[in-house]
Amino acid sequence: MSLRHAVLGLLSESPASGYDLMKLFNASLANVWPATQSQVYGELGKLTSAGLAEVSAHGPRGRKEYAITDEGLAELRHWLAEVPPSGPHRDDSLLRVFFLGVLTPLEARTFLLGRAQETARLHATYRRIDEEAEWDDDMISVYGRLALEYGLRMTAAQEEWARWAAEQIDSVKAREAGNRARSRLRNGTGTRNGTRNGDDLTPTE
Amino acid sequence: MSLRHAVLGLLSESPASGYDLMKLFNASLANVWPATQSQVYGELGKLTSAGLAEVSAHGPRGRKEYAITDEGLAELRHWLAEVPPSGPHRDDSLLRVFFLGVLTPLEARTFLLGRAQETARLHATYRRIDEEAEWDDDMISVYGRLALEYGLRMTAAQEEWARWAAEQIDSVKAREAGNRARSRLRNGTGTRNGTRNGDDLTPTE
DNA sequence: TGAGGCATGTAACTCGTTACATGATTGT
DNA sequence: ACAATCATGTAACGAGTTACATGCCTCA
Repeated sequence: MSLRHAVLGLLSESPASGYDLMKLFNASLANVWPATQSQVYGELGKLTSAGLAEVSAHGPRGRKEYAITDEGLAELRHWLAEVPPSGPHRDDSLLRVFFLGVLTPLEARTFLLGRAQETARLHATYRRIDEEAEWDDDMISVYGRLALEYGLRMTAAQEEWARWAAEQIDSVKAREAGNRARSRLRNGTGTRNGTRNGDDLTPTE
Repeated sequence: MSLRHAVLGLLSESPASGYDLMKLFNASLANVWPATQSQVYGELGKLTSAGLAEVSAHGPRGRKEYAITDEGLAELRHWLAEVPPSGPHRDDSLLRVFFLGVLTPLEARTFLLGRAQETARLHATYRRIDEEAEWDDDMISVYGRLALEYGLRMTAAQEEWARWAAEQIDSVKAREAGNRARSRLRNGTGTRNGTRNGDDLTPTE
């Protein structure tokens, strides 16, 4: 349940209304922990009931400004320092890779090159942000920079992987063409063996 | 809604019961698209109603073996080749990085080194799998290998990043110590400026 | 005076998690 | 006979998404 901690984290920087928080989510956490308006308002309510945040001011248009409480800050620190983060989960693109065998090699190759392009696009956007931002020495700048660098490195590695993977398909296509030719000489039928193997990729968590 | 496609993908390799599918999920997709038993049984029901899968055989203990239909295979191909994959979403560890400022630099550094260790552990597990598997030229081996290589590259990059990030904190700590010293000479008080900046990291999707 | 932005909330739905419940078969 | 494994399902809950509903300010 990390939406809670995302909200607490933002509130730890400064008090904010639900509306403000939505802007912050869209501006700074969109790629890391997206949230919808109804989630944010709901969470603010729960946070208040739990004593982790409180209404610190009332404004125009029914605006309610929330501030983190001492208890909330303690919870945030506890989460950061003592709760083990959960590993990576659910990668749509990678899931597809497992089943690329149902496509033709050409289609599979196209898919992978599409991935390469998409990650390259993302990488470029991150680089632009990096160049345009003025990085200070304050905490937000330091840690924001760290997160951005993570994005830069991951997108770079993903693009490289996707290009490499596309090449692998080419070389397998070539090898298979060879096998088919040799196979015809021996059997008269094409390659079609039912050997099962590999496929697993699990560190038994 | 990719659970559907994960199930279709597994069924495309061979018919299976819900029980079999659970084993496959745990064995080969645990790190990519985990699923629970109740989800799998539920999805098999929906898939059957939708005509994308069908019960192909009945066994002992009420076993029902499901097979993918032509329509299901078409849907799988369509998803693979034509539906654009959604970008990366919700990274617990990275979310924490944004808020590391509420911890002491030492605690933050400890967190990052912990991440480095954890990704290194995962990397080692993947490498072991890679070495122990016998990779053939069949589709499952080829694409399984691709996915594994992805895991290897990502964990490697993550570990490098985490170590780099930990170092950054050290160098900022040093710089800050300097600033504090200089600051004392000028003001008499410690550093405490409210400048907001950076923090954003969003390619306006 | 009207458009655009500020501001909060609810309802209905899907997806995912945990726990419970039950029973049949197989091998020792 | 009894333990392990095969095998299927349901219920309750929490998290996330989409759409709707409403109204107040401010500035041009």
